[in-house]
Amino acid sequence: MFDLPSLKIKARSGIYATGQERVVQILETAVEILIQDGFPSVTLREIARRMDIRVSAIHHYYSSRDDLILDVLSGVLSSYEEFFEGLRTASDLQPEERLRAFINAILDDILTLKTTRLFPELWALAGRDENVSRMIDAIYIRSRVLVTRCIAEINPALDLRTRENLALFLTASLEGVTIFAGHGKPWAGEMPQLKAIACDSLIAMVCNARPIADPDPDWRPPTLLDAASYVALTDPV
Amino acid sequence: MFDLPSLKIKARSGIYATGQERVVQILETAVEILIQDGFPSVTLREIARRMDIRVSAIHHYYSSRDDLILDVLSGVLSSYEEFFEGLRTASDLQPEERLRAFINAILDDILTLKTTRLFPELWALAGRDENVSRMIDAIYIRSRVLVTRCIAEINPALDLRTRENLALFLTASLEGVTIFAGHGKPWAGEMPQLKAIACDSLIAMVCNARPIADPDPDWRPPTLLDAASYVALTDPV
Amino acid sequence: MFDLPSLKIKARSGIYATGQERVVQILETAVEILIQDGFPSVTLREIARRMDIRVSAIHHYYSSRDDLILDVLSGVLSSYEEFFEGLRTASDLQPEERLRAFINAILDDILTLKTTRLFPELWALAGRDENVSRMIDAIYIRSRVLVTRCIAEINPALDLRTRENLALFLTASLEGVTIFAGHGKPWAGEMPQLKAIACDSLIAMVCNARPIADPDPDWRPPTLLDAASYVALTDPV
Amino acid sequence: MFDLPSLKIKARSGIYATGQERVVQILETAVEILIQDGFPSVTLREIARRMDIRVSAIHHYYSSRDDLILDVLSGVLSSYEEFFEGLRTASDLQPEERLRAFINAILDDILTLKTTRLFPELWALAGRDENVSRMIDAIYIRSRVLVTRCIAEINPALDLRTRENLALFLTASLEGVTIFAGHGKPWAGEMPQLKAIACDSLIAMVCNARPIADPDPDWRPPTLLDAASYVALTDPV
DNA sequence: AATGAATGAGCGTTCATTCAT
DNA sequence: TATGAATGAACGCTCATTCAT
Repeated sequence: MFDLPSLKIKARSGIYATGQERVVQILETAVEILIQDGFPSVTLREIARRMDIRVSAIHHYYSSRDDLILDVLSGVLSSYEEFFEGLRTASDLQPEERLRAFINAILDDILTLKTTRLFPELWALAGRDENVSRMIDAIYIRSRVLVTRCIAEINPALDLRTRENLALFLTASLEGVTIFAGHGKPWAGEMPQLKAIACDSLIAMVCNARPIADPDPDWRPPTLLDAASYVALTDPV
Repeated sequence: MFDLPSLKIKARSGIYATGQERVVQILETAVEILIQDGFPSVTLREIARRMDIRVSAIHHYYSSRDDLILDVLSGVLSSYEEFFEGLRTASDLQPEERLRAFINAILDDILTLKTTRLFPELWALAGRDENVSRMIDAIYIRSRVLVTRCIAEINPALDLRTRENLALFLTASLEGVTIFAGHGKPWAGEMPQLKAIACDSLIAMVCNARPIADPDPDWRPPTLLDAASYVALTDPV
Repeated sequence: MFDLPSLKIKARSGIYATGQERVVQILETAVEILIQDGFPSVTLREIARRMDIRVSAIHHYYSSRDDLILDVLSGVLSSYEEFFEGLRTASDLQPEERLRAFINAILDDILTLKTTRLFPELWALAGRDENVSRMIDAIYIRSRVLVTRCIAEINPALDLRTRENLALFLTASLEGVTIFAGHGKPWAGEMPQLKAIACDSLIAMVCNARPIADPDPDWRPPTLLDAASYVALTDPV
Repeated sequence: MFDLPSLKIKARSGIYATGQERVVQILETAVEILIQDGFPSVTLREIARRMDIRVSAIHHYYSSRDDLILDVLSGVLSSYEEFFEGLRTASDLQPEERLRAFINAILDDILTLKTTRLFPELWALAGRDENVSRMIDAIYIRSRVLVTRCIAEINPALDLRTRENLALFLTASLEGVTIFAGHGKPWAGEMPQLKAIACDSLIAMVCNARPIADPDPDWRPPTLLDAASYVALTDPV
C-alpha cells in the first residue's frame, strides 16, 4: 500500500549535466557503501574506488568529507521523510485502519536491506553526534504526526501527553523489531506473525488507554529541535 | 528488585597475576571508551593513551585488535547475560508480576548511559559482523527465556510459535525504547509513563493472545546459533 | 620628502580591456596575500578565493603558477625601482644632504608593513631561486646608483672599489634594520633614534673613508647580471 | 678566532642507542633540507626520502610536524646561542678589540652556506609565526649582550638607551651584509674589504656617539620576551 | 573570458602490526 | 612483562594543472 520512494537527492552544484549526475552518483555510492559495509567504510577512497574516479574528483563537489556525509544523511532521511509524508496524506481510511496500515508499512519497510542496515547505523551515530541526533529526532517527529492523529481520533478522551507517549511507545515498538526481524535477521521469516501481533496489541493499547487524571497544561512533547522547527514538522498544512 | 551486576570480565590469557589485571584494565578501558566515544574511538592508541602504557603492551596480550574487540564484546555481553540470569532466578512472584518486573527492569536499564550507548553500537556492528550477530542473538535468547516462561504460565493455551513471537515482539518493543528514551535522549523524562504503558499494553497482549489454529509441530524459534548452543542457553538447568 | 609610489603593475598578457584589469586584480591580490600571509600562502586557490573567481580563470591568464609568481615579483620590484628612481632624480640637495635623505627614506620605507614583510620573503626566496636572486640584484643595483654618486661627490678621492664597497655596506646596514625595527617588530619605536644613528655613522663612514693604496683598474662591482643589463641600470641617462 | 660550534642537538626520547641517533639524524636531515632547499621543502616525506626510512618512522619520534620543526629551529638557534656565548666569554681583549673580533666573527659566519641560507628563512618565517619571532628575538638578545658591554666600556658616558640602540644598529648592519655578501652572493669576494669598513665605521660610531640629553630612566630595551626571560638571557651570571 | 570536470602528486596524520630488546 | 623501533596501508585534504565547454 505504502511504498518507500527511491532515494531522491538534490544535486547541489553543477550547471553541467555530468556534474549533476556525478553528485548523485557520489551520494548513491556513499549510501550503497553505508548500507553494505557500514559507516566506517564510507571513505572518500572507497567511494572513488567504486566509481572509478579519483578522490580529488569528489573533493571537487564536496569541500570536506563532513559536507558529503551531511548530504548523504540528509538525503537518506529526506527519503524517509517523504515516505512518512506519503503515509500521512495518501489515506482516506478510518483512523484504526490508518494506524494498522502505518504499522504494516513500517514493518514492511523494516524488512528491506536498506532500512535494516541504515537505521542501526544512524542510532549508533546519534550517540556521538548531536547533529545526527537532531536529524533523527526530526525524522521520527515527522513519523509520529500520523500516529498521534490516529490516536486522537481513535481515543478522543486522551490528553496530549498520553497521546504523545502512546505514539512514542508505538513507534519504538516497531523500530525495535528491526533488530530481530530486519532483513537477513533470524526472525525476518516471522514478520507476518509479528505484524499481526503488533497491530493487535498496539491498536488495543490505543483503544484501552486512559487519560492521566491531572494533566499538566504546559507539557509539550520533548524534542531536540527548537520550537519553530518542531511546529514546521508537525503543522498540518 | 533486579540489579545490573557490575561488569565482570574474565581474563582469558595471561599466566601471571599482574597480567590478568592488565587484561582486565585493558578491557575496562576499552569499554569505557566504547561507552563514551563509540566504537570508532576504540583504538589501541586510545586505550594505551588512557592507561598510560604503550600500544605494543596491548599487543602483548592480544595478538590482534579483532581479538581484543571480541573479548570486549563478550565481556560486555556476559555482563548482560548475568543481568538476565539474575532476572530469571531471583523471583518467586506470580508470572504476571514477574513479567511486569522484567519490563520495568529492562526499561530502567535502558536509562543507563552504558546500555544507551552500547546497544545501538552493537546493533550497528551486527549488520557487518556475523560473529557479533551471533553474540547478540545469544544474549537476547537468554533474555527471552524468562519472558517465554511467563507467557506460558500466563496464557497456557498458546502454542510454542505464538509464545515465542510474543516474547520476541515484547523484547523488541522494549529495546526500541532505547532510541527515544535512553540516557540523555529527549524522552528519557517520560520513562515512568512509558513503563506504565509498556506494562499495561504488553501484559494485555500476552493475556489476550490466541493460539494459531494449525500449529506446525516442527517449528523452532529461529536463531543464528547451532542447536546445541541454543539448548544450552534455554535449558532450565 | 621622498614617497613610495603606489604599486603600479604593468599587465603583460591580455588583449582585451577587461582582461588587462583582471591581470592587475590578480597581481594585486597575490601581493596582498604575500604581504599578509607570506609566500607559502600565495596559492592560486587563495587568490581565486579572495577574488571570488575560479582557479581556472587565473590559469586563463597565466599558464603556470611560476609565471604568475614571476610577474608578481617583477611587479613588486619595479615599484621599488620607481621608488629608488624617484630618490635619485627628485633632489637638488647637496650630496651629504641627499645621502641623509636617502637613508631616512629607506628607513621610513622599512617601517611599512609591505616592505617589512616583502623583503625578508624575497631574501629567503633568493636563496632558492636564481631568477629571484637576479631580480633582487637588479633592484639593489638601482638603489645604489644614488648612493655611489653621493659618495663620489662627498669623498672624491675614493677609488671605484672603495666607493662601491661603502655603498654596499651602507645599503646592507639599512636593510638589516628591517629585521629588528620593521613594521610590528620590537624596535620599530626606536626608529627615530636609529635613523639618527644611521645618518651620523654612515655619513661619517663615507667622509672618513680612505682609498685603497693600489686599486685594481679592472675591478668592477660584482653582480649576477650581464654587463649590458648592469650598464642599463646604472646609466645616468 | 671564534668558531661556530657544530650543531648540537639533544635527543629527546630513545633509551635505545639507535633511537637517539635517529632523532639526531632526523634533525640533521631537516636542517640540511632547510639549508639546501628552504623551509617549504622541509616535509616529512622529504626527510624520510633522504634518510631512506618511512614517514611513519618520523612520526614515531615526533607526534606532529610542528613538533619537529620546533625542535629543528630550537636546535639551530641554540647552536648560534653557543656561538655567541663563546664570543662573550672566550675573550680577554680590550673592549675595542673585542668588538672588532665580534664583527669579524659575525661576518665570517655570514660567509658560511648555513648561515646565509638559514637566517633569511628565519626572518621570513618570523613574519608569519609569533613563536619564531620570539626565538629569533631571544637569539639576537644573546648576541647583543657582548656588544652592549663593549659599548659601555668603550664609551662609558652613554646612557642605556643609546647603548642599546647603537648595539642594535651595529647588529643590524652586520646582519644586512648576509643579503649581499653571504655564501654564494655576488659580494662574497669583497668580504675582507667589507669587514674593514664595518670595523672602522661601527667602532667609530660607538666612540663618537653622544648620550641623549634627557634620558628616560624607565626605558627598557624592547623585546618580545617576558621580563624574566629577558633577564635570564642578559644576566652575566 | 570564464567555468566546471577531472586528474595526479604530494601533504600531515592515524592506525594496527611486527620484531628485537 | 613491557617497550622502542619501524613499517605499510589508509585517511582527509591541498594544490597546480589540463581540457572541454
